[in-house]
Amino acid sequence: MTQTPLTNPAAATSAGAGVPERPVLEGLEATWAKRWQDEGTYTFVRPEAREQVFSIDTPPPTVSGSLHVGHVFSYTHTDLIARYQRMRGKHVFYPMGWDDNGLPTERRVQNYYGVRCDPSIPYDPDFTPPEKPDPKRQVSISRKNFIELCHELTAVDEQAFENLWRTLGLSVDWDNHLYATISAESIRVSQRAFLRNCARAEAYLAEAPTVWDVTFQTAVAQAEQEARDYPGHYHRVAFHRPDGEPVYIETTRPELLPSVCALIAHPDDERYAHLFGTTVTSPVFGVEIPVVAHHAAEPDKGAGIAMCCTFGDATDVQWWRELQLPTRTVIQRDGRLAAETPEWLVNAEPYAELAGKTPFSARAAMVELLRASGDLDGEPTPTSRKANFYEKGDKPLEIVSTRQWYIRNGGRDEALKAALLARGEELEWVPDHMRHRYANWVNGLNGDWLISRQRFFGVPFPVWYPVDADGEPDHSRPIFASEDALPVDPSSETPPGYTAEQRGVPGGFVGDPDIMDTWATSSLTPQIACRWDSDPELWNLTFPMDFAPEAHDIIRTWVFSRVVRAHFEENRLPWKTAGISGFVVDPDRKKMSKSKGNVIVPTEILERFGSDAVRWRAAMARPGMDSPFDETGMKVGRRLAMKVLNASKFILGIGSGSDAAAITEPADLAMLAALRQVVADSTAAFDAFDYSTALEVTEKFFWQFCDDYLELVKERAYGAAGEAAAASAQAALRLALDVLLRLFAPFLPFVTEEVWSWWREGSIHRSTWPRIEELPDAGDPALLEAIAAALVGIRGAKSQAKASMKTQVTWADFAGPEPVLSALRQVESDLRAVGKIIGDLQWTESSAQLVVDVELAPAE
RNA sequence: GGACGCGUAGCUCAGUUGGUAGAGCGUCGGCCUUACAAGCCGUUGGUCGUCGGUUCGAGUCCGGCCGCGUCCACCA
Repeated sequence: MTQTPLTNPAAATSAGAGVPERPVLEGLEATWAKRWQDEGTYTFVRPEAREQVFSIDTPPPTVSGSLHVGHVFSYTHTDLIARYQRMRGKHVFYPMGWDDNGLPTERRVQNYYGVRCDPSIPYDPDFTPPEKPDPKRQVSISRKNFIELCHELTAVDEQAFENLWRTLGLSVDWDNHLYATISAESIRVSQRAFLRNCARAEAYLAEAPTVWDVTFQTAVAQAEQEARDYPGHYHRVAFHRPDGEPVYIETTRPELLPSVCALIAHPDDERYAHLFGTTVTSPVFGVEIPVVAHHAAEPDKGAGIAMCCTFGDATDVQWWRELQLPTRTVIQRDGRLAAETPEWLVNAEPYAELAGKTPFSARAAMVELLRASGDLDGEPTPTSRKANFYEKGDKPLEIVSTRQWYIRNGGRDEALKAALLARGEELEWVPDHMRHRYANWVNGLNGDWLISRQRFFGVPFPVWYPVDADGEPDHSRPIFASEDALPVDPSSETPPGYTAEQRGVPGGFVGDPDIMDTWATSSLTPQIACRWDSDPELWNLTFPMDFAPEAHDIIRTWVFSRVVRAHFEENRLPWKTAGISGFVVDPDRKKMSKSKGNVIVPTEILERFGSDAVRWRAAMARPGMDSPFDETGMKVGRRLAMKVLNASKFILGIGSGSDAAAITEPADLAMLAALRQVVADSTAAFDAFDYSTALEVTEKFFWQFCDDYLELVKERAYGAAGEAAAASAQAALRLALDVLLRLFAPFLPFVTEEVWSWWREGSIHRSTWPRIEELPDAGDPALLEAIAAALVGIRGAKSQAKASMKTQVTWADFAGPEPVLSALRQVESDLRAVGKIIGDLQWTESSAQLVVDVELAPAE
């Protein structure tokens, strides 16, 4: 292997543009984003050894959504780390991905074009979407047409996202390491990992009660559910013992009465002890059901005795499973009650009132039936309960029995759960306390990870099923695709050993109709980005990755799912460190959300304040900390960027002396010694992923550098104290600027690159991070403090006298401790220059802090 | 109900092993000082949520409360 240069050989920014008359921030983003693109500034060049690489598992944003300020902040946090590592000499592997598969994209396509997918319709090659989409009357189109529109729209969305990220200055390797979760490569990786999970029995197919969204008509995973307040009513309903004696239960879902299969109370509940082992009949339908005891019944809830239906909630599923109750499903996949009358109903006629209705209408009808039969005790009383919703849905989730693919995640296996919890402990978290969220989630899992979705735009399962002599698919004998045939689409391709004509016929086969949930693929972003199955050299250089940045809301989804997949496939963590960003919240500390209408559009913010300013503000939000949106912060960042521009212009315009050996003046050496400490502090902070502190120490120094040191040496630098003294100042200024620009470069990539181009070769972002060895250590940092105190004294006196700072001082007395005074005597001529002291100086030793007494010349 | 985090100046936040409270923004008062008026100088402002404990000494350590936030659980 040949020696690999650290910098991309193609990267050669032309220098010598010179210092402009009046530097401005406007336009820097466009200029430099283009230059970086043209010159491949951020191209990943493969080194020889893994240790030379810093690899980042960038979160692939959902392109069907919109980016908000929170994204801008958290992606900036990642870029700060990337730029720092690059300057430290690492070959930074910084890919970008687009999460474009799955339901979110389908939903956007449906709304954007006014269409819906109907797999039964044939492909229309000439289809064009309606000019004005009508959300009420969506046009039905074929699966293939639908998927074409998905690809069409995601391409547009992805370009907009890329433009925004380039404007923000993300140092991503766009040309070589951009991936999409729906690409053929991603599908191949996803299918391959799935097949291996199947081979090791980590994935399996099962028919089971499944949490189901009736709007999208698909199964939903635990991680995609959220509890919301949902208004309802308690209905007190009578069941009857054989002697006619009523047994009252309370329910919020009377429409499920046709599904009831048992009444259940706690074994210790004396109120119902005498009923255990007996039967009651259900109201209206007259079905005989048992009364049984189970510890999951809660005596203080409702009436203390519950009706178990298949299925009203997760407890029903538990009872049904553990007590081996019959399955009496009435809720269908579309959320409506079955049109046919269930055969187990003894009194069947009343069911006609419910057949085919939504739960909402069926509930009202059921209440009427109960009223008529006299089994409703009192009136329904309003209650607000929590119901689980699909996070993108607006109807409560139902539970229906369906056949689905699962990946084990420890939710039903204590040993696996313990192993995955141990992975969470093994991982380095920034900030550290975020590890609790991971553990909290894993400990709360109550089932395996459901990955199949009854949708269209996504990764198909590489699976077929044999069709038996009766024409029924045999799900117990899935036919798996071979790895070398991937990616595969079982709906158009044929399993090994079959011909296309055998599709769907007895003795033939059918393809698995489902797709994988998007998380089943994005759980493999390390495998996709590092090209697990196609580029062993890259894989070995980049995996396991160094850094996984994300916001804290996806610890339960993305972080966990990637740990699961890497645990199974590699028996190790997918990355060393997880860095968690907080949210940008609105000024009232509420989460921003579209529904609240408090979302800030990032393009406008970037336009108004400039990317460097927004990045500065983002960098002030420490890892894991939520940060309220405030324009003031952006203004402060912009001020800093302006200051860098102006101070640089000044320093570079003052002379060209840059001989480090010429730096001999005490003030110059003191300033550089202090800067040494800044370099050390900033570096240590960055190494701990604490970008905020890295910025803070640099910025604090920089402002003092501008306001005190620059003022102090200004006249000397111009030559007022002779050539040697001027050369010392000029060289110190240039050296300091050189270091400061590099310290700021990760935060303010545009303005630092602009200034760098005035006098340096190449891109600052390909230069090396400052080392303390670059700076002389002969100076005394305490001198800088003494100077600052002296300046406060002199300036304070002038300010108090409401005099201009250029007012001359005819006499000055410095009173303070001896070390301070002797320090100041070293820079007497600089002090005289900055203070316009023309008269006598007096030094008075005292034990107190420095006090400066001055006499001002009368105003002219 | 459980877990985690946070209560420090009007606002946003620092405060590393316990040793006299800090910054930025804001307020107020000044200054056209030839890099910058989108600048500069100065000034104001806090019984560190609360009660108790440990200690010579607590913003910092321990415990109890109160408030805020996030996630999870709670669907009869």
